[in-house]
Amino acid sequence: MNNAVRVRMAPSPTGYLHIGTARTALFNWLFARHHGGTFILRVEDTDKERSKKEFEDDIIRGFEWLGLTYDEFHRQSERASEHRILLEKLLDSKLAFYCAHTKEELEHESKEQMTHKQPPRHICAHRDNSQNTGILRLRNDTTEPIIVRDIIRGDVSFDPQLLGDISLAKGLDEPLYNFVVVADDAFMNITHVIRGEDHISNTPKQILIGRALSVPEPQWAHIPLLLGADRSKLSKRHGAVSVSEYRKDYLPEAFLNFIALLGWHPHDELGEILNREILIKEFSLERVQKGGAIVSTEKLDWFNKEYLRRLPLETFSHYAGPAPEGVGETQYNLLLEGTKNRVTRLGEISEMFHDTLVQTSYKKELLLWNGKLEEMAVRETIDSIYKILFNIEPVYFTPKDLTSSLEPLLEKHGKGAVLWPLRASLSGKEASLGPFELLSILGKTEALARLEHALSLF
RNA sequence: GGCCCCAUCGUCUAAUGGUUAGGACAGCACGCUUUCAAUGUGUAAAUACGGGUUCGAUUCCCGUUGGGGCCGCCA
Repeated sequence: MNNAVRVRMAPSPTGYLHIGTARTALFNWLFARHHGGTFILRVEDTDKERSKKEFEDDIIRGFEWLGLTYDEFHRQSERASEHRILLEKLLDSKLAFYCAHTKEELEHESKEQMTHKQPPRHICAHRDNSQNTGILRLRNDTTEPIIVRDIIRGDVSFDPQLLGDISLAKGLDEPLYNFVVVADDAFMNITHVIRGEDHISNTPKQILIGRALSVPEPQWAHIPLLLGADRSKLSKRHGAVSVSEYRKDYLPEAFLNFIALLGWHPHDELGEILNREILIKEFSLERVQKGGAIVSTEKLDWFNKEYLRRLPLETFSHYAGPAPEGVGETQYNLLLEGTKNRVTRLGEISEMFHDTLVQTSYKKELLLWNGKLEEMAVRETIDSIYKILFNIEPVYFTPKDLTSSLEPLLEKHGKGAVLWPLRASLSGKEASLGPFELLSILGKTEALARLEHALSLF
């Protein structure tokens, strides 16, 4: 409907990219792409104490990983001179003033207000003094309710009297969040502010600042928060919260699909495996949920498995790394294939490689399939298998050779009675790749050695 | 404490006045199978509560309860 859509994601580089930030960024990105608009990444680095390059790098890397391409990149600190000019203008027009109350005085005041069941706020007594130290505040005389027209929530009304005189900056060169956001959103012609619900109570302040600055008000959309298992705002104590922690275990497209469906759903018929083209096509703020969503990795695991299965072997091999030493190309591809179809998280790949390639010790009972098989019969079966395999010519088995050679044995004893001991003696594990897969990967020498070891247990 | 928001299976959600309240993940059972995985079939599981409005409420209104967010010279 609107070609001039301009949205921004404005993270502060004071921590690693948070999953909630990534989700908000995704919604902004989807909204922009859906409308053919502009998506801006703006790093809010006005807090000089806490902002770190390391965190900015992590945020950028996270955006790249998720494929959230941005059309413009800004750092808030780069616009310091403009912020200063705006502040001076507000001062000149008497809309803003210096408040020289000390931190201690303010803290005391708000404590008093709380104990007297008053809303904590600061209406400054220094408004009309012409001092030039202290923090800059916006003179707030508004009495009419401020209506936040929110696309997701509808109209939300706030009493401006409860806000007090809004802090704008610590000094002309040290602007504060609420002020810079408004200044920069206006400067960048932001049309829609899509952000977390935790910002909704900042919004009336920003509307007031916007009015003082005489800038157009953007449209607001506050999306619900991501929650931990106990329904409180997702934080470190709930487990993995930074995107980088997810990167080692999940495919970006799986992760993207997962967070897209946290607080938003398209129509039912589409299913839930949705690539970014469909996401862009279907996305609308009107379908964003109002209630918060718990981040549960069970579903993410499922998404990952689904995307893993669809992955070309070639791509999967990038996650798996080069072939381990001594493993030929054909064998490696078999190993990749088997692993790809079985693994849930990327981190399990190396584990499965290790389990397959390295002979582990196990007890004889494993070969008996939990007592389902007779000890003597198993020994005999393994012995028969050994002899059959010994007589196969090639050093590396092919499925065809294996099938035809082992067929008589399978028919004679039954599949399970042969294949369980075979697989167990090859893997030494309750669960592993299939027996034929293992034989093909391990090759004749190693396979026979493992069978020999199994026989030695009896 | 003040202000604001929210409320459908365990979880993510669909259904915006009329459905046996649907799907997905997880769970359970069974089948297939070569273990696991995958797959097939089936199963259990929700409209927080109380009032209205209406012929009829998950849906609209009010209240209660519960949960959450914000209340910085952080963002």
